[in-house]
Amino acid sequence: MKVVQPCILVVEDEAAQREVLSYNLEAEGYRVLQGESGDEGLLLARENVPDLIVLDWMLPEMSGIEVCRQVKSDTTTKAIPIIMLSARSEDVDKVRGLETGADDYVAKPYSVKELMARVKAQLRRTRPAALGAQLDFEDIVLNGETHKVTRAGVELKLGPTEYRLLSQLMEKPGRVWPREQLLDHVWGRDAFVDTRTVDVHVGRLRKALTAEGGSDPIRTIRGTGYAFG
Amino acid sequence: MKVVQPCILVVEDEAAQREVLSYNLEAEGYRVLQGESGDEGLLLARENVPDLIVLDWMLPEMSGIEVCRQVKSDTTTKAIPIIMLSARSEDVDKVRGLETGADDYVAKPYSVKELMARVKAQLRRTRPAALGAQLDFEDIVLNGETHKVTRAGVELKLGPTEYRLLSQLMEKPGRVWPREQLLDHVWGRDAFVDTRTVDVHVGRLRKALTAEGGSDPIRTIRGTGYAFG
DNA sequence: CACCTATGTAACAGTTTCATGACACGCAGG
DNA sequence: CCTGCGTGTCATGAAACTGTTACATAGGTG
Repeated sequence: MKVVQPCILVVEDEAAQREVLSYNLEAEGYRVLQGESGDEGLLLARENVPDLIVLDWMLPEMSGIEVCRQVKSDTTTKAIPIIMLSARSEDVDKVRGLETGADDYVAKPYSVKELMARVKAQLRRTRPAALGAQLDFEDIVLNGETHKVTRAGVELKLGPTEYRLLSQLMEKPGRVWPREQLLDHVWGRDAFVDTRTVDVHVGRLRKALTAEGGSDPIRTIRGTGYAFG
Repeated sequence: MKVVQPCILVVEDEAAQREVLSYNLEAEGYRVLQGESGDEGLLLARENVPDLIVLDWMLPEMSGIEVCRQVKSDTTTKAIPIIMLSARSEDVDKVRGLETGADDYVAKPYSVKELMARVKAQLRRTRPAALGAQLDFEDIVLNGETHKVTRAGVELKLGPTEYRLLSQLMEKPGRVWPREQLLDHVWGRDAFVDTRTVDVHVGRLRKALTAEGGSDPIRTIRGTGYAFG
């Protein structure tokens, strides 16, 4: 399966709960990773860098709070939004007070609908295009709903990979993306592809973006990767 | 089958009022969701993406105005029409002045007929086919009442599945529909059918649409699905 | 300037995805 | 029972896409 859809890591020790969560998230069209313990969760987070983590507060060995701290203190994972599940509603405030850095909190027992809504809310911040938003940069417009890309009003023809690549780049204009990270996000963590492939696709994307005129909006960061704008 | 009737979200804290509204809306053939508070309303809106929201201005915690703002600032829900109910008629102007982005305003006490009329008016803009109206795209006309499809005045022969598929595609021209979503909406969520079947029916639909001449209005989005227009 | 490395780019071959026609099955009407 | 229609699946060929490689260029360093 391709990497278009957001990837969510669920860390929860109770198998039943984990299954329910995963089932519902998959029904929403997300890719789901499951972790049974804090250790495993951390590992999966670092390994896969998912788009979001749903994290149970109560975990057998390492507490969810500790997992949260570690995720948030690691450069490669600190940007991942975390939604914490706390056992009782009165704990929500307590947990929130701990300044763990989690981005949202949901009290058990939670309504699945509510949790799904919050998941979507978080992703909307970080992966707008994946949820159908429109990205603009100067005269370049990427519409996540129609998958059309136009420049100065002219529709451009992009292959699937070029589209995903542009979408990724435009989500954070100006940000520098190392080749490795682009591979992770655009190709998927499990793809074993040469990093030079990124160059080739950036080249193709550049050609497509400038085919109808206009300057090249992609900067090359020598020795590192690329940036948009 | 899932002839998807329009779904309306009612956000109103007073149970009695909510019931009256729901009763009348259901009598009109709409599916109704009820929210008792601003919070719940927002969640329901984000989760279900209804076709319209009837929103009370005065809500206990989060005001209707705030709900409206949040709905309108959220990419996935911003397109949903909102009808605001304000307590007194002199407030209508005030609320309108606040530029909340609501699409219509009704003063309490309102006549049920009036509200129903306004609901229908809003839906006519966004869900024409479900109301039995007709969908137009260039020279293609789909009549929701007679279930007849014509192109350049010539009636086309479509099977039931092709009709539903076209109806779904035409309701949001330009929007990309992943195969999975088309299966959900056209075949029904519980249908167990191969995703490739979508291809075959799109092919049949294309053949029918171009049988009498004219260009193919369906775009193939490689690796994803299809879009109309 | 000479040299070395990183990047741009074109060409190519392999793979994936899609369009299409064939076919079998289930069902309703005759 | 036969017949016609609508549907889902499959096989096939065509077209699009992708990753790699090889070579040309540009950037940086001493």
